[in-house]
Amino acid sequence: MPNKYKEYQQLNLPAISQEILAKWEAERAFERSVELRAGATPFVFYEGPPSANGMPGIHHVISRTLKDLVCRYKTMKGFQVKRKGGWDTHGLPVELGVEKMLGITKEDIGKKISIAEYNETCRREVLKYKDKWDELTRRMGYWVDLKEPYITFQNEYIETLWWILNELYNKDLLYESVSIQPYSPAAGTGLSSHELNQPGTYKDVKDTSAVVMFKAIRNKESEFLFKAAAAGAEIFFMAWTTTPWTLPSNLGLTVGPNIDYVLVKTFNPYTHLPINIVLAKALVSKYFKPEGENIDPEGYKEGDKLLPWTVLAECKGKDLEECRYEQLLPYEANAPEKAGGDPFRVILGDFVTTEDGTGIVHTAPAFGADDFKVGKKYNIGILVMVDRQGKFIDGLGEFSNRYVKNYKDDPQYVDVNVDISVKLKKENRAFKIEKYEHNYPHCWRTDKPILYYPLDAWFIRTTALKDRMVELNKTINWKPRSTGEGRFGNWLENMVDWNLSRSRYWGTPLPIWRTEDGKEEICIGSIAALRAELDKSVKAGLMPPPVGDDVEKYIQKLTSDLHKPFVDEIIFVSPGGKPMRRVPDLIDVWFDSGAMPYAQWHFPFENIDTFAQNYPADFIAEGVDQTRGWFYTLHALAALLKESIHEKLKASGVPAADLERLYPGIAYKTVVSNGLVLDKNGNKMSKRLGNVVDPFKTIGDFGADATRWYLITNASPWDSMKFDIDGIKETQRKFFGTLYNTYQFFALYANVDGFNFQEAYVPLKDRPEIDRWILSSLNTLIAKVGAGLDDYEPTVAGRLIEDFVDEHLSNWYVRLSRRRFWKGDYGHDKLCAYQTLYECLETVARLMAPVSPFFADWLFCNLNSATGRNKAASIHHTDFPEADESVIDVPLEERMQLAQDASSLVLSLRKKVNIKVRQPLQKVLIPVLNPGMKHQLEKVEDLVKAEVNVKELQYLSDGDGFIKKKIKPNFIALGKKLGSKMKAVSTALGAFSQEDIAKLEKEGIYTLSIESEPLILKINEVEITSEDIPGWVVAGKDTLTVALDVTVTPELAREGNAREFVNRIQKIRKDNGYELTDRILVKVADVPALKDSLTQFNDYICSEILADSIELVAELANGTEIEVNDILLKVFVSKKA
RNA sequence: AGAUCCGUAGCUCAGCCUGGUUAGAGCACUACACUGAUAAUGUAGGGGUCAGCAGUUCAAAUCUGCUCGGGUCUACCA
Repeated sequence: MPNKYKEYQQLNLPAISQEILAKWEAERAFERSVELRAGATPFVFYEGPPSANGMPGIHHVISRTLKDLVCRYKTMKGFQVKRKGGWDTHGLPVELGVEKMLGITKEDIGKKISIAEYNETCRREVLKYKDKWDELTRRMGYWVDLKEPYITFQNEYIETLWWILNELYNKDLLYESVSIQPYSPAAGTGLSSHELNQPGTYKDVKDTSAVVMFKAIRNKESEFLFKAAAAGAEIFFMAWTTTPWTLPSNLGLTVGPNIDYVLVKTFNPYTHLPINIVLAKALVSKYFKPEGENIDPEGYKEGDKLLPWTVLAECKGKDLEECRYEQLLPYEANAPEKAGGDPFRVILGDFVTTEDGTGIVHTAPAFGADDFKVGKKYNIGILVMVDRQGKFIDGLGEFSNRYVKNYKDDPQYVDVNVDISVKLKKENRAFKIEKYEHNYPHCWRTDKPILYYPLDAWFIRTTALKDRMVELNKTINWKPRSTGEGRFGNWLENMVDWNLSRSRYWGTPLPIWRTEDGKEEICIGSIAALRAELDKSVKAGLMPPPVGDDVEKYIQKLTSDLHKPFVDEIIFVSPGGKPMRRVPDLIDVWFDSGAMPYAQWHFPFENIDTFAQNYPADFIAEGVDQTRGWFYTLHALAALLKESIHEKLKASGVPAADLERLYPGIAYKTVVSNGLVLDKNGNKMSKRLGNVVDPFKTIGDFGADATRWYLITNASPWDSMKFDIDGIKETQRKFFGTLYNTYQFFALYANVDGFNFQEAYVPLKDRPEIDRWILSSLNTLIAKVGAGLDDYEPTVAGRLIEDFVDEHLSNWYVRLSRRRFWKGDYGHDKLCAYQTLYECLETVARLMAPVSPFFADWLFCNLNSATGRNKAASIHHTDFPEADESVIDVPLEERMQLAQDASSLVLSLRKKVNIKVRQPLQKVLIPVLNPGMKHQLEKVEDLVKAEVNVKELQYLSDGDGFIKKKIKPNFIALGKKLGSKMKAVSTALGAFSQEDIAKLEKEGIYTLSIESEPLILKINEVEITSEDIPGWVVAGKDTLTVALDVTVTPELAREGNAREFVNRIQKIRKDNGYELTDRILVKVADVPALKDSLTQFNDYICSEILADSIELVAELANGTEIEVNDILLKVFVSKKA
């Protein structure tokens, strides 16, 4: 007894997922899929480590599907694809989660809870949802090695990070500097860029903005201004600020070197005193009305709305350089000598615009990054008049100790910015004070405005390698290309040094120790180096081991966890004999993940060969939000470390000649960045809106296959996708339903006939046209799907598979071949049909395996368990199909398309005249334009006739005089040649008579007269179609036109009745629940109107309904009443014993 | 503010790179068929100023520029 194909009641995708998952786990299918490729060329994939302290969402399903399908595809293509998993474990999200859980703030750490306890909690909490992640990984069918993942908090991992930092340090790429950073006075902490990018951080707020006047001092540089003004007049530089609290810290005024400025004579609108002010020419209209220009200033008096104004002089910004001005708000605390530079000068900066303000930028180096930079360049010094609580320091008169913003939620708070503005107004130093609405960053935790504040920080000098990074980026295959060239390329072009410092607790400590005076410093690059230094320090008596403790053990213990606070307890001794303590900073977590190519293998301390084989990655994929995150840090570190890597690899035996070629300084060769997943209305998913899709529920309801297929085929992965459950339902029904039906159909009949693919493979030439056609289409599909996946275009590939299954396989091949499966003996034709359909199903399963791994394996196993054709236990251990060019027959595919079109047209005609398909008709007329077309049609004639139920196909050619032809220009061919004459030719062709067309066809050329010039038209420069057959109802598509003979002769009507009768009996068979192979007995109550039909087509009817005979009886007592083309009759059907 | 992606039927998307004269598919809706795959299928119908404006061209959904709307990323904004 041969094995049967499994048959099912209905499609249950979640059940299939579960069944296959259990099989995979029992058979270690994933591990096997890697082992089976041992020795093969590796395809290197890097897993971007997720942070397991949050729940996975549906957006993780799409990026992981993308990763998984590429890895599965490459495995099937013969590569060995190891996928080492990983966990990102450090950083702010974890810390915040812990603080929330414990109900503490950052300030409590070290007080209410020890740092050791705190970090221990972080270590525990960070993998809080690991089980959920693992479950998602399993259930969605993401194959990744989670048995030996890299974990960023492990000592070995950190040791590699230290090695990297030390390499950078030694190459002078790691340095410390003061920089202006976002700082939250309310929270008392600096904010990372990550924090600043929390949703809702930037808010529109109304602040008091002030246009203030800095009084110019007459000197060599400003002489030209004073000369232009009246003798003894005061001249002011006008500057705008939305943060008046920074004015006491003002030390400079920055102008754009190429911006035009003017000196304007006018009045102060508040004090009404005559003034002369300097501002950008382009912004004059913002402060002055045109009708006020050059009117007599004598007439101006208090209360006048219209300010008179006159331009006295004009100059470029660079002409103002080095002008000096009086300090605006002088106090004890901000005395000029305290600035530590040469302040109160006009300086030049490229960042100045004339978009708003006055074109002159008030510059307080302490509170703006641009200010700091330009201030440093001109040595104007720095004044920090605000402390870290966000209040003015002592010595600022009436403003001393006042908060610059309401950080404490004080209901009595009086805005100091208003008071400053009022004071300036009174002192004739303000030109305009108003509320100004702008976008300003806020601390996402306290909801209070942040300020920019000078803080010490460590940087990586990425800008030193900028050119290299830009060049190398051009060698990376970005999907989509625009992200690499645009978003990422621009980011590289505008790169700034990487601020590594974080003042937190749970992260990788910066391995730099220094003496208190900062003169001696050491960077540690390994645990061995750490121990060596410790050893020295113990010997010097700086770190005495506890009494009775073994020194070796003591050192071992101290170095067993490189986190805070333990690492901070370590004190070194400097060469000068002084104690050295670690600098307090931790490093940016993005450094952790960017270093994963090295740290995951504990390079260079071990696994140098493994690393060498797994670097760089062939492929990585993450969400587009990682462009400036992981994609950047990977790229930056690869570029920075190029030489260090070469050194290590050279030392381990990699030939010098190969180094540049194999390790050009990139971390990945191809990167796919997928877009966001939005809800079905296009809104971002957020817990707040309650539109978050639970991936577990989705996969539970629809199975992983339909979910994955939908996510991949609905839109290109890099477009943001609108996630709609109805879309998954459609996928399930349309694609999986159709494919399942096709399998079910196959299994049904293959089981009846006992087809197990034991017979020899029937050569293609011996198979019928339709089989050769579907196999040709199949191979065309293989080629296109392979090309699509090679090009990282899974959406294109998936859609091609869908189209094939739906349009070609199910709705044409199977539909037209149905009879071949159930009719007649198990002979040659049946064998061909089974072999062909089997091959299609098996191949489709393999093509879809990367995207929908469960269903594909299920289909494969169902087929394979009956035939044993393949030794592999899983489809994921087989090879991806290769297209066989010799099977592809383009003319065959074309004529089948012709047949499909012709059938569709005939059916539409039948519809139009309301003649059902079951009623045979005599003939279809098809005008043929050339012998080739006729030839093609003849080969598919039988298919068309069967499909549309007509007796004959008649071809009409010119000679018959039936066809009416139509001509139009072939625009593509003629366009270049004719250019502007195109329209005239088009018109001329429109006026062609049938004779003209015939002449052109006969002679091959035709001479037109266009604008009195002769123009020779060749036959291939026009398109001739037949659009009409006079006297017939026709339908047409492209160059194909069909006409249908709709006459139902009595002969045809009898046949139609017979077919209708068969149909009714079949229905009864089915209602009675007979097996397909049961034979039956039929009795019919004699009806004159049908007698002829039943007699004439007796044989046909009997063979169709598996009856030995049809017995016509006069009376039928217990028959079933049926209706055949409006004729009522009674029949009795019984199973033959 | 800059960069980038997107805007085609009620909905989801093809087509655009490489311009060519009736702009396609699926879903949904309506009607009618078919049915020995049947919770499947076919045919037909309605539904589009291809976001808008301008330009290049004989010809623009397609190329260019600008504008508008939506998303994302980045940002030191005075």
